[in-house]
Amino acid sequence: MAMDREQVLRTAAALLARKSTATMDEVARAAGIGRATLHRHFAGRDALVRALEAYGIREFEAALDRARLDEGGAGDALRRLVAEMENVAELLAFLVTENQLFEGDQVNEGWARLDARVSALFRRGQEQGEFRIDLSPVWLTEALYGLLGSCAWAVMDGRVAKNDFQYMIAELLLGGARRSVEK
Amino acid sequence: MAMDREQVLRTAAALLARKSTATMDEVARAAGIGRATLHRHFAGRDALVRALEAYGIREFEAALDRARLDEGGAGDALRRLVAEMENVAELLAFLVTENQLFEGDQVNEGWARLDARVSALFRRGQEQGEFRIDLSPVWLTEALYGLLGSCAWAVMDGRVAKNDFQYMIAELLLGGARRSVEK
DNA sequence: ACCTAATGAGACGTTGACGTCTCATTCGAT
DNA sequence: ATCGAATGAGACGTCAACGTCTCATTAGGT
Repeated sequence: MAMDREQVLRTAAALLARKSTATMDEVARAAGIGRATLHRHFAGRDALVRALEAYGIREFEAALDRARLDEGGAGDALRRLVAEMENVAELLAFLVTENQLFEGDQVNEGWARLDARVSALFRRGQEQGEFRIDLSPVWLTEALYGLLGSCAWAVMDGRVAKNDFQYMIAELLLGGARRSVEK
Repeated sequence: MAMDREQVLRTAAALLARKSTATMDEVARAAGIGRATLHRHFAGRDALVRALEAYGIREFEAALDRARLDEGGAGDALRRLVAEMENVAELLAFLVTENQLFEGDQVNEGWARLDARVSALFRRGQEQGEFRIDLSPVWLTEALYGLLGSCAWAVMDGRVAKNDFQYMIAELLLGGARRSVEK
């Protein structure tokens, strides 16, 4: 009888990632609960999206913690981050395209904190001579988000194997498509 | 008095790329025409989106033609492609997220043709030893789309300078973030 | 077994965008 | 200058999703 709020958020995230215009009724049925119950826990669609945002930020932050970006080489740290973010990628792809979250004056400050942590990793890689300096940390951060979203979508559509997720993103982001002169 | 259909499509693309849920009324006003006139030329919202899809495919195809992907090194061809696609990036970013276009049984076959042309470029690069072979052409194609969209967004938000658009995408996609062993 | 709180199903009114229509106005060709 | 076609503004009905409410049912603790 007790509604598992966490579980509802996860189901909603999975559904909305595929169909961002899904109805409250569809969200409720996907979660196996009634529409009334959904409304009892999330005042409305806005509240649901906000809750998903908070959930996504929380999960993203947890992934950052687990990846221990300060330890070891920046490249390896990035690989760990990609691995830890695989499960959040779909949700983040949805949230990023939900411009409703970024137009009001009530923009969740969590995003800035997350961006800063990711950017710091790229900056560290540059300062330690591991990453090139002609690509700004801000752009590398955006590129990481973009690749995570693209790959999540490609996996959902069956164009990329789920097992290749981490490798495809990390390798492309680190080494690019060009063959290295030296291995 | 004559409505410039092409111009309307361009304005609609620019608006919908930023706010994909924009109203028909907002689209009309952005284009400087009345809502009634908009409806006279596009039977409804679906028709408008379909017209945008056709327009995007047309522009994308023209960019592919201009880039002459068969000529010269694959890396240089990719650079030309990125350059030619800069103006279509926003529209494509919108179309790709418009899942309405890809769920019915009436999926425009143009996408497959475009994907094939881009994939062929990556495959050529691999066969000629210029690109690495552990990243599939399909994934590289998806990654290109993702980076184009991310960078277009970053430019709109002012996080990346418009002048850096081509360089950031082409360099990241070709060389990655890691410093090359040899220049 | 009882009691309380939560749930599911559904009815109901509201709202916003849609699509259609009318009519006066304006553009542009002749 | 004239005439026909296209436009803008707005009114109107429709419809889907929303948010609220009620009520019977069920779950779970005591």
